Amino acid sequence: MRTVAAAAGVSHQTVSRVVNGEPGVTDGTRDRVLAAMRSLAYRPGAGARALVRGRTEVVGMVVPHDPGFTFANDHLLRLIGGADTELAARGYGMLLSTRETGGGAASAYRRFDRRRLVDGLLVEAGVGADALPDLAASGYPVVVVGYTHQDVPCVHPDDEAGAYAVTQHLLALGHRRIGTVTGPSALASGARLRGHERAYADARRRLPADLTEPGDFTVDSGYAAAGRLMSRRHPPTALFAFNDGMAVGALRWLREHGRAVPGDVSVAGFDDTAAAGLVDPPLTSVSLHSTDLGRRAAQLLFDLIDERADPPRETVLPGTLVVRASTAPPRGHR
Amino acid sequence: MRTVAAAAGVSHQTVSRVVNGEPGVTDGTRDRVLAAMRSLAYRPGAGARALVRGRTEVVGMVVPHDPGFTFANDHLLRLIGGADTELAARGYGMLLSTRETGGGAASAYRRFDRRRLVDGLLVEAGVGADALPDLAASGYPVVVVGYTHQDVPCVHPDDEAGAYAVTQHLLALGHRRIGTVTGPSALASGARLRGHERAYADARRRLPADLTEPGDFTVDSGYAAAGRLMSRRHPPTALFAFNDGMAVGALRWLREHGRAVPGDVSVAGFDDTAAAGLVDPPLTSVSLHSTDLGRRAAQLLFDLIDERADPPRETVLPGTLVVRASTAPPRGHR
DNA sequence: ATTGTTCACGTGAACGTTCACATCGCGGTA
DNA sequence: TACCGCGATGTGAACGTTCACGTGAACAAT
Repeated sequence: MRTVAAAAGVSHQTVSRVVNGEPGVTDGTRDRVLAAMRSLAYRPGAGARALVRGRTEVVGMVVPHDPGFTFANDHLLRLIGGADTELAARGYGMLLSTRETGGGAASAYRRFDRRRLVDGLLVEAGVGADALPDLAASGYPVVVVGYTHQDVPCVHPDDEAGAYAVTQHLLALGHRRIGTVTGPSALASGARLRGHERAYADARRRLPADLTEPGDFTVDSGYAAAGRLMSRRHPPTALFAFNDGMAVGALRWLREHGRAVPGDVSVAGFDDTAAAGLVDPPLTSVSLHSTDLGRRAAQLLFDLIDERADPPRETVLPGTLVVRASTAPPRGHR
Repeated sequence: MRTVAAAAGVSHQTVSRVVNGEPGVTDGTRDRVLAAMRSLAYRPGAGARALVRGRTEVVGMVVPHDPGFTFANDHLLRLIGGADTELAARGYGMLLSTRETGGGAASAYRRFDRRRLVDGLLVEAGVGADALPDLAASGYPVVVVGYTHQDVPCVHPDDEAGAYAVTQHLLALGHRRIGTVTGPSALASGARLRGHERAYADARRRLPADLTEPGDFTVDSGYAAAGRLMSRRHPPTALFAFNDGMAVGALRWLREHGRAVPGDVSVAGFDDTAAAGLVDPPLTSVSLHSTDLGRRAAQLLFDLIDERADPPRETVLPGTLVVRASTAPPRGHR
């Protein structure tokens, strides 16, 4: 920087002003400085700036990295993309840390925590909640994106409304016995279950008993759960899996056992991953608008970092029901 | 740091030694320093370290971000994951920049270039080659991952061998007329085409003429290309699409037009994306081992950064043929 | 007893920015 | 003429590390 200053015949401070686009520099001087910068291939050093300003202009993002669990992939990538465009708009960078599931959630964010190289943290809920209290106490601004969370500001899709829309859609088609394939925990699928039940209630229909089977969000678990549900004395006429992966599994079970979709049984998923549109028949699902989720989370984080008006503890973004060919009126209806 | 030093009754330099795990510190002193660090919640500042060492211990990674092109997603995510585990192992961080396709490839890496906040760059080939010469000249160590590239060290899968394996597999099953659906450019599919042709040559079979149709790696283009190929006077008995997305499109065309897969027509894809295992029937494809690709690229970048023995200009990693249910002997064979 | 060697630790400078403040012209006003 | 105000620019310190030394004590070898 001092070299540039010397070349342009000004002081280092003037160079700084030019670099930061501050006012109070004559056009002539600015041009001379810019020319010197170019000819010396000068690039300002982020380190020194961070040192004196106490800000790195980088935020960390922690995402799970599970090679086996391939379903959430495009959700994740969109989340990252959305957050990054928002960050880029403000000149921030994104330091990404992928975390092997089960590899100790703490380690992933400790990576940033250790040396102060981020101004804040974006955490995808899939990384596991165990490290979050620790994290919240560390003093970093943190936003959780994915599930609802009570200690830390979070932004997540409106699971309840999304599930409500699916069940409402199926009820409107004429289905009365809708089987559900839930997630492994109440945290992961509680809201979706509530939405499902509320749709029944609002339609003044009695919720059929014993038409719920737990899964773990994998294709195989959806396959197994569909088998159990369809073996009931009064099998359901529609299956609502709480994510697309399990819906694909259900689709497979039905095909292998001679049930036509949607002729015999309708199937709906959740998340609207890329695979939803690719399987046969294309899957009715709920889009979570991952890009918006990521973008919103980044905005929230900026509010936290800049200590603007205290941001809401919880931000809920609506999903959108995407009706495809896997749902239709039940056989013999109308 | 000086506060910690005072609290522990030592000099700042001793604290530095403890932080960096350097030798020459008594166990007693070390414990005292560590205790002081903990009680003061001290975390070393990466900025200052980067300032004096001239290294940020962060590398940038540039990936394309195309919401519509959902197929490469899990490839991309695995690439990122692989690179990140390698980086993490050496204490490095990954600064990610997602780039909207067509949004000016230059802008994505300029983000790092502008302020010197990375030690090197990992560039996914999908971001487009236009910015690379510029990039190579910028003085950063750069590794391109994905396609082969002549100006910059690169690591990419062995497309030719992968395609060779697919065609060899189909020929061994008894197919003679194998239709191919290629990518939009020679850059993207030249090697795969060569592998395909070499497999014919090695099997001493004549390559059937006019059984190649271009696509653009989207599902729809695969659908259209399959339609064109199957409308030939002598239609192929097997389709080899140069990525999974187009293979899925082909699958759809065949289903809609009453051809059984693999009964009437076999279908093979390329890349072994998550969707390959999900569609019906599951798709024979070629796994690129994206995680290894990412890891290898990171290793190469470290060689460049540390100026170790000059790394190879081109690193080729073999793919693996994954045979699933979409390929079988042609009707009436054996 | 002297010298040398090793080890633990301290000292001051340097890295490349920004911040707070000082200075220099210059035009206008009393 | 003397003074004020203001906009453009310069000055020195500070940020929190690491680096290249310097120092002193303990101990061994002569």
